[in-house]
Amino acid sequence: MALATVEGRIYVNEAGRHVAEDVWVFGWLYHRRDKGKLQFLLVRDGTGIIQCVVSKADVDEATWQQAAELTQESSVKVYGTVRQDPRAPGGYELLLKRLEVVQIAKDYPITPKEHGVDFLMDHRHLWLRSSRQHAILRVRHEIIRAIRDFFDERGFVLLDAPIFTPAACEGTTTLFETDYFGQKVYLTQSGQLYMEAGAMAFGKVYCFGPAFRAERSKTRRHLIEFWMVEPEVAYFDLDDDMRLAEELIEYLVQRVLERKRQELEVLERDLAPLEKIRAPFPRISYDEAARILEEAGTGFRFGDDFGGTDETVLSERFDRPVIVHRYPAAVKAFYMKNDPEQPDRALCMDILAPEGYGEIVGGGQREDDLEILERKIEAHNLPRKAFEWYLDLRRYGTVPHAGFGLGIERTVAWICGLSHVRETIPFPRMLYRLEP
RNA sequence: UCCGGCGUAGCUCAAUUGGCAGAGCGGGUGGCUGUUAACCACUAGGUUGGAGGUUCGAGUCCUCCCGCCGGAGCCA
Repeated sequence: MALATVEGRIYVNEAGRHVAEDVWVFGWLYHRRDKGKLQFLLVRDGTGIIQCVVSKADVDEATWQQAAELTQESSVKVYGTVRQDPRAPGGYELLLKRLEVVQIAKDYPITPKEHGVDFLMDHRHLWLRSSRQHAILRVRHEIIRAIRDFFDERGFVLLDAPIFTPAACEGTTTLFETDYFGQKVYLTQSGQLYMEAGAMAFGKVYCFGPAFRAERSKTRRHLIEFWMVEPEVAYFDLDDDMRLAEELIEYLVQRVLERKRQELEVLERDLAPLEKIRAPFPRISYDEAARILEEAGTGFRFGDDFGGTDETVLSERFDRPVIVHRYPAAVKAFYMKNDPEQPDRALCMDILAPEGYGEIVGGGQREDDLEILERKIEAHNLPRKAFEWYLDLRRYGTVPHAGFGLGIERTVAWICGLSHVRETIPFPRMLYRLEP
C-alpha cells in the first residue's frame, strides 16, 4: 500500500516494483559524486537510499547546474526512470529527468568520514539520518513490535502504568523528584506494583513504558531514562515466570533474525551466536553462580549482588542467556516472596544476556501474604501510607503471582551487538547529557 | 561521587628532548561519461578548551577550572 499522495511518487523501498516507470522520489541528498559529464546523487527518503544518475546529455543546462550545486542533506524532489542496474548500490537507480530543490543545506556537520562519540551525541538529531542509526532503530522498532505481538498473542492485556508515582517501588535506587501541585512526587522507576493490581483484575497484563533512575551510573549499560516491558501474571510461580521470560527472549531474537537480517548486516552483527538462542535457557542458583565467581576470582563475596564483571564472567560460560535464581533476600526488593524451602532466599530471577551484555531481565514471584508484606514494608523503612492500596491486593483475593521486567535498550544493544546502549534509543538521557 | 585517560582547523588526527602549527576528510575553484566513503590539481581555513605560572622560547612542563570518554559502585 503506497502512502504517496502525489501522482507518480514512490518511496525508495518500492523502486523494485516500478522498473521502467517514471517516478518522483522526495528526500534528501545523502551523498554526491561526479565524474565529468555524469553525476551520481544518492538520495535517501527514510525508507532507503537510491542512486540517481544525472547525465549531461539527457538534462538541460539548468538542471545539470542545480544538481552540481546540491550539498549533503539538501532536500530535493527527483523525477526519472527507474532502472535495474548491478552497478547501482541497492540494485536500482533513477535516471534523472527533472529535479526540484526544496532547500540547499549549508555546511551539514556530519560528513561521511569518522566522527567522535561526543560530536555525534551533540548532533544526535542529525545523526539519526545515517544508515547505521537507521539499522539500529529499525531493529528496536521490530523488537518493540515483537514484544507486543508476543503478549497480545498470549491473551495479555496492555495496561499502562502511571509515570508520576507518590513513592518508590524499590527503596534502594534514587528517584527523580518533582512537584505535583505542591506535593512531592517521583518519576516512575517501574510499573510493577500497578501491574500486580492489573494481574488481579485481568489475569495476564503487561505495561510498556519509560522508567527513570536518578543513578549516577556511567557505563555502557546505563541510561537515566530507559524503556521496559513488564508482564505480570496471576497464579504464576517462579518457574512459570522463568519459562515466560525465556520464551519471550527466544521470540524476540528469532523475530529479528527473520525480519531484520539486512539491518544486522549493516551493523556487521555475527549471526551465529544469535541463531543459538533457543529455549530452554540454563538455570543456575545464586549459590552455583557464587561458586563459579569464587573460582574465577572476580573479587565477588558471597552474599553480594553481582557486579558488572561478575555478570560478564557468568554469561561467558554459556552460549545462551543464563537464568540466575534465588538470590539472598537481603539484597532484593521488599515485594519479593521468600523461598519457603530456604527462607533467606528470594523467589527471584535475573537473566543475563550472552557476550557480556549483562542483566536484561529481572523478576520473580511476589509476596502474596498480607502480614509478611506489612513487616517487609516496615523493615525497608517505606512509607506505609503510600502502600495501602498495594496491601489491598493482599486483603481482597490474594493469589500467588509473578512477573518480570525486560530492559529494551540492553536487549537491543545485545541483539545488534553494540558496545553501548546510547545508540539504541533515539534521544538518550545520560548522566551529564540532556541535549538534544 | 570515586579512579584513570583525553582536549590541536568544521570533523578525524599528527607535530622528535621544550625550538618555523601540519595532513586527510569536509568547504571553494577547475578537470574527467559508471562513480561506490571515487579520483587528480589548486585553494581558503588556527586565541592548540579556559585562566595563571616556569622558561630566551610552551601544543608540549606545573597549578587551578571547564568539557568529554572509559571504568567502579547501583541497576534493566
